[in-house]
Amino acid sequence: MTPEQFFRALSDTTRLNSLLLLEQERRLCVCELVQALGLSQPRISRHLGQLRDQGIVQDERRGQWVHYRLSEDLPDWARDTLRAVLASRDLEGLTERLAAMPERPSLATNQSFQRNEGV
Amino acid sequence: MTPEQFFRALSDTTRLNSLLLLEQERRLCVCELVQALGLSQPRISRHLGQLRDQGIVQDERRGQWVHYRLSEDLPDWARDTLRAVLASRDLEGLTERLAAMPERPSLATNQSFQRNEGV
DNA sequence: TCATTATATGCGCATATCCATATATATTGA
DNA sequence: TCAATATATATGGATATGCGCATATAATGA
Repeated sequence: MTPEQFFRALSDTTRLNSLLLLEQERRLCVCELVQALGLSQPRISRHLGQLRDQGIVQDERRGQWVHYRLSEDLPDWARDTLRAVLASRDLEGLTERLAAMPERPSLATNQSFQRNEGV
Repeated sequence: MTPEQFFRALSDTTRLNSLLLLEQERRLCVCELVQALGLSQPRISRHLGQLRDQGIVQDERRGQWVHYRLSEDLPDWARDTLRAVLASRDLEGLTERLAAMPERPSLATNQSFQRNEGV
């Protein structure tokens, strides 16, 4: 992954916010990002697909959910860049909408997301 | 200047290399960047104009030359990003072509670039 | 004023990017 | 197998981007 590719990824608000949220929350599924960013599911999915194809994020299916996280082998300059932006950007609103979700697939343990029907 | 704007600027090789060279050399005129990058003058000029309009670089005319440098009020995260990339990117070739220039307007003192005809 | 050098801009074209909408695929539980 | 939920993809259209080429503008020195 070249710096040019990485920076192009960061030049779109949907992708940048997604990456910052992943940096902050460690991992999120698609529906959590849809909720936090308030954007359509295809739009989020497509951008995540781009980031995956470029090796910027990794995905992992867990049941019906697909969890995304920052790629483990992001070069240092890329990690540093995300950290620097996160430090100077206010994600309050996004984080609040995320916290408002009654069920958070990315937080569920193996047990808890088997017994969700009672809610 | 938003992070998105800044990263979009960095997503083009011509602009990224220009900014890295400016970070490294402190200041350069258009013809020096043309020489170092081996690209056409209109192409360089156009990209520098974009960077100027976005507040990423500043320009200053000195006689027939226009010198560019990184904007003094780049936010920290932007400066840090450029430093991080510069640290992990090899500008050898570009720097060599720059050093090969017989006259370097950006290095000239007020006296020396008045007596250039003898060369 | 004229030629030269340096820099900026106008223009047209090819391609990339992003989106909304509709639809396809995958997983789960009944 | 069927319905519901989660995710991915196909398609078409609007806009943005980057380029080469030609030309305009600015400064210098004679």
